[in-house]
Amino acid sequence: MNKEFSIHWFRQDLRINDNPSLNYLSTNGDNIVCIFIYDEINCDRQLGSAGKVWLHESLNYLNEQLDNKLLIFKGDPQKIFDEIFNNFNVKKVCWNRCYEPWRIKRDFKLKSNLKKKVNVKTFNASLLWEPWEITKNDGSPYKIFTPFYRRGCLNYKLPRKPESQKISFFNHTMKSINVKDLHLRKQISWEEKLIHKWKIGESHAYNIMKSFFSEGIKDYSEGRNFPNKKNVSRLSPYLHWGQISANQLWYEAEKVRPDVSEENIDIFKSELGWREFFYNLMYHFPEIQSKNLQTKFENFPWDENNNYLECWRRGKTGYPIVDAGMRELWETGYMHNRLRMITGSFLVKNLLLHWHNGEHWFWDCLCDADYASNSASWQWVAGTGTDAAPYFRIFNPITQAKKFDPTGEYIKRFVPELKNIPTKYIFEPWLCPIDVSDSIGFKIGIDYPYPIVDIKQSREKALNAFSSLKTVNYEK
DNA sequence: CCTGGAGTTGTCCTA
DNA sequence: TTAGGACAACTCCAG
Repeated sequence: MNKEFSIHWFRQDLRINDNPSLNYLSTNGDNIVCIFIYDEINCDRQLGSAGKVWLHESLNYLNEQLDNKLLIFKGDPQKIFDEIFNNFNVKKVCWNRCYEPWRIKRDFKLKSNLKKKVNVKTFNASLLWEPWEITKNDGSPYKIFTPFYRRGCLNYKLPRKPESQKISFFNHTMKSINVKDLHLRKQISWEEKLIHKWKIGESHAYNIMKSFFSEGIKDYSEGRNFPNKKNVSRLSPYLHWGQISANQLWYEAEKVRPDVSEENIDIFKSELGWREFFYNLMYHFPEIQSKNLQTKFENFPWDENNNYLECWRRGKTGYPIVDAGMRELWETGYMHNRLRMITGSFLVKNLLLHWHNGEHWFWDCLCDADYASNSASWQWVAGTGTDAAPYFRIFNPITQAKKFDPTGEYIKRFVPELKNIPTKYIFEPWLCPIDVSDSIGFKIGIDYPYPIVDIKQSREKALNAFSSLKTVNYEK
């Protein structure tokens, strides 16, 4: 009756294929029982709204894959494991590692406690290289991407090859709560909208990967800059939740030669390298989410302006490309990378609002919200990171729009009130002559806002603020 | 320890 | 119209 089994603890590895922990248990012939624990107790930041929706759908999908054998728990993992050990005959507990500082702290303690009772094994399922493996020769962490990637990663051993096998799951008699009992969904229309934009689950991730490597990758290095083109993979949410692995993507990219140029392949792989870099930074600088990596920014004169912030969040800044990006985020739980830079730069440089505001909003709205990538990228945009853009690199939303959305189609897709404006004026609708706007029944200031800040003045203000910071730092 | 080259994604002005 | 340099100086990194 009380037959011995081993536990695979699902975390951010919500897949069956290329799952090292599952493969290990399966190869050993263990009776495998899968659990998921929703831990709101030990984390330093609750999941964002979009992340909760994604998780809810993913768990339902995963449970189906497992013939409804997935066990769902909520609470402190230590207590949950204690309870399981008291009632069942557990042989091993295995999981794939996570790297968020709060998780490292929790798991370190948990692992040593569990080890007193059972065998515990952990694996790397989500990174190409462990963050502690890639360091400079003197053992200290890299702070610049290029040497990190070229010398640190590419000269290190090859990433683990993806490996899949048929896994069978034990017919256990354990009881747990249901996915809906986690209350990840609030049943509001915003969530419905998100779900209709995505097919959530492991096999969908695989299909998207396949179609990306037969289409988008061909002009990836150029096309990825254009939000209206289909050259980016849009796999980031799946990658975050482990529905596809970085290793699968890495080696799939190797397979498309010679149909795809070396440059496209290399640039795609380097994007995976950026993800590694962010995890590496998070590992070595665990306060990356809250503290400026460059300490001189402690003195930076950020503005506080709730009106500006709300305009930015809702996509009502009066700059069409910025508003389109912010509304893409709200409508779809995703934002094209080019837009993440444009909207980020606008918040931090033109509105002079603290990058924490942007980091929080993105965390709440992005399906791919990732502790490492989100924090590190915001620090990059703000210029507070280790490998930051020069402070004078301030994106001009008009120039960027003309360059990367020349037909205005992306803008019109997400800012429908501008859909009848001639392309000539779509980037600066306040310049649209009266006779033109009258003829299409458009009223600037009513149908669409005037710009909330002047681009030239706000740029000057930012340049002054950033250079004053330099002086302050110098005098110290 | 010293040296020298380099640093994701830009903008603006000038010739 | 367009191409090139300035925008700061600093720190990082490897030889």
